[in-house]
Amino acid sequence: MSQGPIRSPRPLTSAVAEMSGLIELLEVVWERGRDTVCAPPVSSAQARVLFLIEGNEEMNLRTLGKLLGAAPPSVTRLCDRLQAVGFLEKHTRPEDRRELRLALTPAGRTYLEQLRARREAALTEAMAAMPAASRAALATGLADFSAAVAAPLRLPPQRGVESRSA
Amino acid sequence: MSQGPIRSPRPLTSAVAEMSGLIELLEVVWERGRDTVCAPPVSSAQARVLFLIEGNEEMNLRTLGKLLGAAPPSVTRLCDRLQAVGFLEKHTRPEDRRELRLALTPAGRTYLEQLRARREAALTEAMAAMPAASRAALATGLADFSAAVAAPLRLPPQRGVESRSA
DNA sequence: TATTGTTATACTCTATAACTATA
DNA sequence: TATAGTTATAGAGTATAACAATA
Repeated sequence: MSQGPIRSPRPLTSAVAEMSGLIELLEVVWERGRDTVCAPPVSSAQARVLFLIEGNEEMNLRTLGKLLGAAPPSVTRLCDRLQAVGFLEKHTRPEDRRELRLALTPAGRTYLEQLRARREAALTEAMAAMPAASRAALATGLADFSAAVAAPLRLPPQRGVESRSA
Repeated sequence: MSQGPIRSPRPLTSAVAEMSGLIELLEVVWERGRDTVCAPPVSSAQARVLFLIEGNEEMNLRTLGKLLGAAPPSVTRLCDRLQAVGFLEKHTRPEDRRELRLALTPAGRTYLEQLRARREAALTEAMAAMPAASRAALATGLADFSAAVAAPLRLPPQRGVESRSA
């Protein structure tokens, strides 16, 4: 019965079924590969924070919490630890001394660059097995998918998924 | 200010860049949407277990641990909780009474079905905004990508990592 | 009083080390 | 002794509730 590890069962729009299957696959595989691809000293929760701050610098903790879908105490702790490893700075905002402005440090940016480089290397290797036509189809399809998904799931409010939004 | 939430920076094979960007997007967005799309009583770690057991029934804990990339005590606890909510059964194996055989219960299977239905509904909605041609391209590209990634990152080999134990 | 962020506490997930039961 | 699984303990993530500082 167990035909495969991750299955893609009922017929649906095939794009939906394939994407659903991919998500399950990534869900299982990604955490496992964290040592290789994500690498300490940053946990996956902390990586989410870095990604969001990179895209929305000068946020306060509350805004970050909304983007993460996380409660305030969680955000405080996550940022404490990122600050402790030197990837994040918190500055009190002069106009309203209750708020903090969050910003990546140069070390934080470097970490993200290296993280992406590792991931892209892993993906490049994985994709080497794909027919070139499939890779091209994938690129086209994903660009539109990412644009579509970033909006309804409303990532960061203002500037959508960014440059490639068009 | 920063251009966007999740970015896709350096030029690379566009399929790689797009997939990398998608993964970041999912990484940030997915956890946030867990209430909606994943829904308690199952955490994402527990969901990983359900996916793997579905695809490799009758595994023992140690094999599951390898597939998860998790240490034995973690696996014990995860399975304890899944058993407690009635999604998983553990049977002592007669031939070797040290081992356990893991199996989904009907409730566990039902949960997975519902989980997939919710996800697919969310994806269907998101994809409604995509041009039909892009959806078709996506389906083609993803099918080959999933096949390519499942092998090198070696999810469960075919039948199960354990059967050919040695 | 309302808002921002923190501390107190509890539960889950993860890991290492030490232990039990079986082989 | 070697293997499968568990228990003990500690660190990180998350949540709710109670609190501090600022507005």
